[in-house]
Amino acid sequence: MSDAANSRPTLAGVAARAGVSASTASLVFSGAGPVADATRARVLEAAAALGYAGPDPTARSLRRGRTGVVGVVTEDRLGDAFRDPINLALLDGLGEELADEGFGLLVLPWAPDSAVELAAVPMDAAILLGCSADLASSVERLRRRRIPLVAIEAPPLGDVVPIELDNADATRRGAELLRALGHEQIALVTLPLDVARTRAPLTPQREAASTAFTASERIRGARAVFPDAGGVSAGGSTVSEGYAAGRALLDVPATERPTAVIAQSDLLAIGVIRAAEELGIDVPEELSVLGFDGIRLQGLTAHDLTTLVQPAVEKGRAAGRAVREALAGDLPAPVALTSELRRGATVARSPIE
Amino acid sequence: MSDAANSRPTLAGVAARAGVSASTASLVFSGAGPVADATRARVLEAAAALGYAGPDPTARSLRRGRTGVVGVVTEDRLGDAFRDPINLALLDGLGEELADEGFGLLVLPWAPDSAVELAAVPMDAAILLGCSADLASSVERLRRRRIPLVAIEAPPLGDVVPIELDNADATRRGAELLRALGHEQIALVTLPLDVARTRAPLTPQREAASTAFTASERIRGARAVFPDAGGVSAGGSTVSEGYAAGRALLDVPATERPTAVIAQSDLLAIGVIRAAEELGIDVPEELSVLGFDGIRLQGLTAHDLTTLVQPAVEKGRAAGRAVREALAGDLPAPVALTSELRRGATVARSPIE
DNA sequence: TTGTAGGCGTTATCAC
DNA sequence: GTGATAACGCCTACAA
Repeated sequence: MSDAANSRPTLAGVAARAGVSASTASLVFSGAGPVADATRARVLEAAAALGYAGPDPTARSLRRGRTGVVGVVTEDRLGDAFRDPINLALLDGLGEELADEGFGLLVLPWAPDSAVELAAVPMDAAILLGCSADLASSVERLRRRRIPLVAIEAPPLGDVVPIELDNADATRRGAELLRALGHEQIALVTLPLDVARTRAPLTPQREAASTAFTASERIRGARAVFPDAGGVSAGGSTVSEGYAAGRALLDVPATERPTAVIAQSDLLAIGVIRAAEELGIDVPEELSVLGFDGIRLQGLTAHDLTTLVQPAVEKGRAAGRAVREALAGDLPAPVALTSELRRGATVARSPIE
Repeated sequence: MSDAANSRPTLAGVAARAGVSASTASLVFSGAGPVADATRARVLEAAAALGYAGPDPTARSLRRGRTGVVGVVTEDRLGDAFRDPINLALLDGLGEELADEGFGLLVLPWAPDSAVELAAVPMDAAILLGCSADLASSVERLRRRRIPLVAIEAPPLGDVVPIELDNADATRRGAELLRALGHEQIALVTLPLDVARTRAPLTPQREAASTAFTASERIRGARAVFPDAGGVSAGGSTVSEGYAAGRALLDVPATERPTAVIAQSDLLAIGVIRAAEELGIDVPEELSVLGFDGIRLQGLTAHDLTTLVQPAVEKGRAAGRAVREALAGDLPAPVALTSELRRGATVARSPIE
């Protein structure tokens, strides 16, 4: 116990103790290449004696050029990112394609003043999750790293594999249903329009300044049918934000009230419905409510929501697959997924003939 | 553009192009050490010309001995880990102490046949999150890596910083409340007892074989007051599992029915209440239900649950702090957190005099 | 089947 | 202020 007995044991140390070369010891641990049983035994014995836990992951990563880690960049705070059930479904998909295949998922909450420089994070690839335009400069630096980048529902970005959802078109189809049912007074309850997540009435200025791609797309789809629809942007995709938005929109004289609300998520829709109930407004007889996502929420007395069901798990799978393809040296094809209008029980003919 | 113009640019390449030594170029990017403005400019210019994105994170990690990544090991599937609101709160705490401080969180779902060898993952420290005894061998290998390990609600493990919760004692206090209210027929609805997550009646054998620390502790606390209490183990901490357990326990002749249920999570409790409602059993008049966690669930018509409120966010903060202390070279002190009984409206005097 | 040599890309240390 | 040198710990040709 003369030399460095207390510092972390290394492959070289193990090899020395076993009376073998480092390369041979390496073979024992990597399993790549033939090693005589006796030799292997000696090496393992030496490793055990030294308390060697196997090759250092960082050194191995450097040498192999792979870390086994895939980054998932989100603009939410850590906990909030997963409070939205749609992201949980997405995670399920990512899990199937990445975690189950041995990749670790590195969650990277990003904020404008974030402490993490994305380009300095050790990872083999990154998935951009609902990222606003604010991320642009960070993404630019990430791209220079030349690691595969996959963006879920993001504006087209050079050299980034897009996983798209038909946000505009799906919303348009939902809006058309409402129009077909005679609705003319429509209000939108949108996802946050910017990182500030301000809850406030929609204005042309605010919409124009929006950096949130998905929200803007869904607005665009709604406007294709109801060009003049007003509404409010919520401060998040939550029931309570939907409730607040609902109060703001519905707690007005009946004549000024919309006959239908297009909410940009199911959670928002549920909040709106709750606000309506509280105000004594019947859904769907007096107010139609359309959601988006098609989630089933833990413990939520399922209003049978009329909504646009998006393939959230598949979104995750597609992103995961794209990462693996890129890592395998292939060029992943862009993916475009579509949502489906599900007729629930929260939309009916307009009460105004 | 003669030499390796297409391979990834490196610090050496940048230095060469700028006519500086690699060490000087390094200083420009690390900011550690004085560099003449002119030199710095030349280096940055060369970097821009070459499309150099900054020092390679893996190489830097190897050299510095730090990756900036903290692993979070969970035994749930990826999405499921965050379906439990208690884990979301915990993530909030971790976010404050780690993500906000520049650490990336590497989520590592672990399963007995998992594709990831924990000891081979590049990370500076790991947090074990609700880990059963099944993890033992993996943890043992992790420990050999000599990286700081923090375990949240785990059985005592040598050399691992424990973040404990008073699971047994808190449950005992809840049970005592029930006893004080005259209850004698008690049923437990527990968290899963093993990785298989079998939903089944409790038996001494199954309890003895349990590898789930938190579940076992909470059972122990309940038994301290009601030594003979039976019950069922759920297949997860979800409303639907609670519902299923509730049906199993309550859909029996009234005389055989428990007058109170001790559920090991709020989600389970809510499920039980739902089952009771469906069976026409009034809560709390005919059935008292006690939960655990003290969560507020997105969109859930808050039954004002009587429950044990645990400091979940603080649990995350404590774990994050412990990691940072350990990484700073200090020896983090064990943390023991306590829960508080909140009298809601789901517990009342026993209907049986 | 085993050993030798070289390098993955960076940074710490110490001279100059 | 700047540069040479030496690791960090490992893996992979290739040679023996």
